[in-house]
Amino acid sequence: MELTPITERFILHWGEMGARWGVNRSVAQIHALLYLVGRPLPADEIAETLSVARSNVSMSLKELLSWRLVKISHSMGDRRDHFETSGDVWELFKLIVEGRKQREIEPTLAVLGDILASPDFARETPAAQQRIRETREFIHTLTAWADEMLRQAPETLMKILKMGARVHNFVRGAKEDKEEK
Amino acid sequence: MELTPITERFILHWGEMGARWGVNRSVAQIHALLYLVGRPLPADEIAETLSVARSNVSMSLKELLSWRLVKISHSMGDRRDHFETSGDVWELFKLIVEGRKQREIEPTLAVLGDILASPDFARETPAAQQRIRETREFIHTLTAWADEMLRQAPETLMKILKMGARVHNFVRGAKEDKEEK
DNA sequence: CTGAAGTTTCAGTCAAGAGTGAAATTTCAG
DNA sequence: CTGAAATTTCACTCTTGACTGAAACTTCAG
Repeated sequence: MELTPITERFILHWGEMGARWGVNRSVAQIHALLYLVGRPLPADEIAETLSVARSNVSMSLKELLSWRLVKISHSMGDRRDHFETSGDVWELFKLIVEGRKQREIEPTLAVLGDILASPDFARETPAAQQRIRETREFIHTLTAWADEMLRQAPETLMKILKMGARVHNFVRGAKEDKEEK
Repeated sequence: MELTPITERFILHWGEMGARWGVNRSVAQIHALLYLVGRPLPADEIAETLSVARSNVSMSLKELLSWRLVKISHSMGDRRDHFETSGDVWELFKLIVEGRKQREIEPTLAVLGDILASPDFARETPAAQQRIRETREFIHTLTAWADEMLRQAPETLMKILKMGARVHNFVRGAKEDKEEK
């Protein structure tokens, strides 16, 4: 398949961004391609379109499958697996956040919990103890909140985001809400 | 300076996490060290404590300074620069998010804006056009919201996070709020 | 001014991990 | 069953970027 300059630019930029955030460049590019194309593609075609080795595509798709960002589908009269991704950005965002949470945040909380439970912990300076506790608390609060947010439907989330300012007012008592222009 | 096993574990884990999120491992370790120690340290001592080259510390501190995550301070009778970081996790989080936003999100929005403004854009399939537009909109909404949140004081943010569930109710009309247990 | 203390720069080395392609494995039509 | 098509695995190569240490530069006390 031939890419338009626009599609190509999108995919290349996505690859770069992925790389900066710790996602393999090929993985990010493949995902961007599937996202833009919007229909299931066989691995061959992905390899050819992006000019990467067939085996690289295979590994990358495996990773995307494990993140649940792509699904396998089949078409009649074609033995090959085809791969597609959701066209809903919110859906994708949720899956990505959920994945990173499980793979990185939870191990971090485990390490911090371990440290706090260690008999040596009491021998740290009071200031260091305090910081470690606060760090754990912070990560914990943040992820609990993220869980809560991601449980909402996309439309609800959208509303929440778009009313950022009002949330602030709400927290402060909500009664000045009606005074807004 | 000699590290306790606990401090060491914290610093090493922090380094790993940083690496996964696209932050240089040394940079993350140095930051973790300053965070736990809680007082200004000269570059020498950082190098010695973490067993990395003095020059590496110099470069890493430069990066941390550019992110505004560490500050230089001086002490009487010592010509050397000393470096310290905020002990407030929230403060640190804000600085990190702000930094990444400027360095990565804004360029991405620029690329997407460019694409949307390009004369070639109209030649993409309607579905692809739609996806690109939605992607830009999504990133835009999310960062506008993040800006709003980060402008709040830490205590306000804390409250917002801790009442995740109620925010949901608020969005849906807020009237069932009083029915909570 | 001068040299000692402190700091940064930079060319070179090294390690981690991304990407390749041949070989092994799996799947299924006939 | 069998072999052709599809896919995956894996040992290897290559690239990127982290890290080092020597040299250059800056600052300041005396």
